[in-house]
Amino acid sequence: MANIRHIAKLAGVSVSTVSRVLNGHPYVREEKRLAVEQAMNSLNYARNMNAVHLLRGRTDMIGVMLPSINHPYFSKLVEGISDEALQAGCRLVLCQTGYAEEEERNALHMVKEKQIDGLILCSKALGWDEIVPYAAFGSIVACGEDAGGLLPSVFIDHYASFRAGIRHVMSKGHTRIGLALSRYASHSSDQRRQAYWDAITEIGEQHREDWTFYDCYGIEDGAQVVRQLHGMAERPTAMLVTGDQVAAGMIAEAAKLGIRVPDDLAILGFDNQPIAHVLGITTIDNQLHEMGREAFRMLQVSLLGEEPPVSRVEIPFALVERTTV
Amino acid sequence: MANIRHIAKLAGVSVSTVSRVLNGHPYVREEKRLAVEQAMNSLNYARNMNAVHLLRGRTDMIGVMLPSINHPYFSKLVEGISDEALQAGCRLVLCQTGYAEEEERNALHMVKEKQIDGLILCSKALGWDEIVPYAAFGSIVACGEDAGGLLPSVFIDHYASFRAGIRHVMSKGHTRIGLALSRYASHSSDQRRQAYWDAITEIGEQHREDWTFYDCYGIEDGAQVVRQLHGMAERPTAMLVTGDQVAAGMIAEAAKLGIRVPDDLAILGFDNQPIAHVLGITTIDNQLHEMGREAFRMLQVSLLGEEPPVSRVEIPFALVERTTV
DNA sequence: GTAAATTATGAAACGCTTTTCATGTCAAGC
DNA sequence: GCTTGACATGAAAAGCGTTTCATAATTTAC
Repeated sequence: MANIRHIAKLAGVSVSTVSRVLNGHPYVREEKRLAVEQAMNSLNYARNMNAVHLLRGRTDMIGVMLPSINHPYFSKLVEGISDEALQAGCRLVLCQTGYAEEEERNALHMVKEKQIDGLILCSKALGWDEIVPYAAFGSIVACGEDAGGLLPSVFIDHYASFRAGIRHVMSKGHTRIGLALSRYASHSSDQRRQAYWDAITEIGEQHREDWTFYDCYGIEDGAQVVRQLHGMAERPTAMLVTGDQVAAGMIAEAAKLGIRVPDDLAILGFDNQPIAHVLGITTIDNQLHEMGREAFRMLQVSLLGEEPPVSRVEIPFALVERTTV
Repeated sequence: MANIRHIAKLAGVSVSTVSRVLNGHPYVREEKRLAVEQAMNSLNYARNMNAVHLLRGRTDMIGVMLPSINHPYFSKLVEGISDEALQAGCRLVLCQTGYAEEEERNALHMVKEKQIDGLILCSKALGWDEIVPYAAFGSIVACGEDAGGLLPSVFIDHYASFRAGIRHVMSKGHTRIGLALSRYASHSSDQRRQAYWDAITEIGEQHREDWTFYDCYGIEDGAQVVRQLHGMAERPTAMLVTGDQVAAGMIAEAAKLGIRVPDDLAILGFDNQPIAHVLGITTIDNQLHEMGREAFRMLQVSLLGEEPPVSRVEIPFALVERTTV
């Protein structure tokens, strides 16, 4: 493999000159520039970026931590991040963790080891206390959840969005309301539970633990929820469902079981994914694409160094009324 | 930032010894090992992987080239690749190209510049002639399409799968059949067109250019197709649709327009995505997850060097009969 | 015509770790 | 008591491009 020294020798110049040509610096005589370019061509030269990275102390790559890329929530988010990164000449390294803490640590370690300049956390299992120290080695930003002033964050106010969702559901006359959430132990689930409890309490109802389902991510999980509901003596008349995929699964299963949506069971989804569009699911749009873009922008300013008091950007949400509530 | 020399000095040993500790080599006296470990802790040391990469000439990262991650076809594929990569201790660098040739070249360039050890091509616009030379600098494997012996490939026999699809559609009595494809100029579209033409010719029908739609990727594209069909005097009674997202869009739009599926219009999807499950779309399962895994495995053996005569693995497909044909 | 400013170029240092080679110590074996 | 082999350790080179510093060659300015 040709290196810069080979080129220098072949072109009859010093490595400095080759480097200057490589980087488009001025102060290289046309005649030498040509000689260098010719040498590079004839040896089919490409510089070794690892040397550049070592020298610069920067790789122009950032990591994206998420449990799984094969979920529309995350792939939409990543697309947003990627779009913005592309413009900045920055590459994305996928860190699929499946919420395994060791994998999350590995991803964080990459910034300490300078493999990546920063990391965007799309969802995580680790506590902030274990994450924050890594911010000393690169920029780490939270995306989709507020890191509470510990790290720059782009997020949705899950409490408010859930309240808005419940308000809408209640406006249709529902008082018996259930929930399908993702992980039990996550900040967003906390907020959502709280919003649910507060709203339910306000109308003088009891919140029902048996109407609260966890670990709902995909279509199959939604189907499972409906099956369980079907077997209950007392059932909710409406469900708030985090993720349109899950809502879609519920709708499909409901159809099989002869449960009419929204008459027997109203369903409110979240994220406004394409599937919600097709199935006419009433949902809350979280502008995931924009959130991803903003996360990257935030990381970028954080990379520049002089950080102001840890920025926090809230992405607005919007109810998209269709036919399932 | 602490480096290995600082550690050596603080621990009172040579850098060689520190390196040995770092890499778990034997032949380090317990006492020195402890001193080194203590020094590393107190300086909060982590090695600079860029130096390691430079030295090794390898980064344990590979690129994944695709037009957009926000499409279930690709995110499923990437998940498969990622699962296998994780086991091999290899990271994935996302190369979203949007089919822009310059972006594709950039991705290829990364392997020449040793930023990545290899590249998996999930879909591309560039011709093989421009791609193949880069295989000299790292492993490049084609995933989803056969590179015709030029590169290791994992692929589906699109001709056969389309023939199987058409056979199924015809078995339900359809003779007036249309097509919704993705890019006009792609190997898979060529194969599919050919399968369609051959099948249509066999039953003595004419293939209809006006029933062939291109650039169909998402739900909205499917809706568009149905709208166009709706305005036609002569319509097909069945459509073969590459991608369940597109099929889903068609079904949703058909419902709006009062077109009954499958009675007025039969729809056969491809890929067996979750959305096909929910909507009961008859589809052809291409085992994308497995295809991704196989692609990585292939890249890995190719990385080992002694390549046998360019491996080619065909992934079998299977008809999943549901309710839309 | 000379001082000052530009333009050009190369040597050497730097960034950081791994690996090879040489050297040295110590215990086992005969 | 001396040779082997195993165990330990450090110096130095290698991997490769960028940048600083010093020097040299030209121009420009007055």
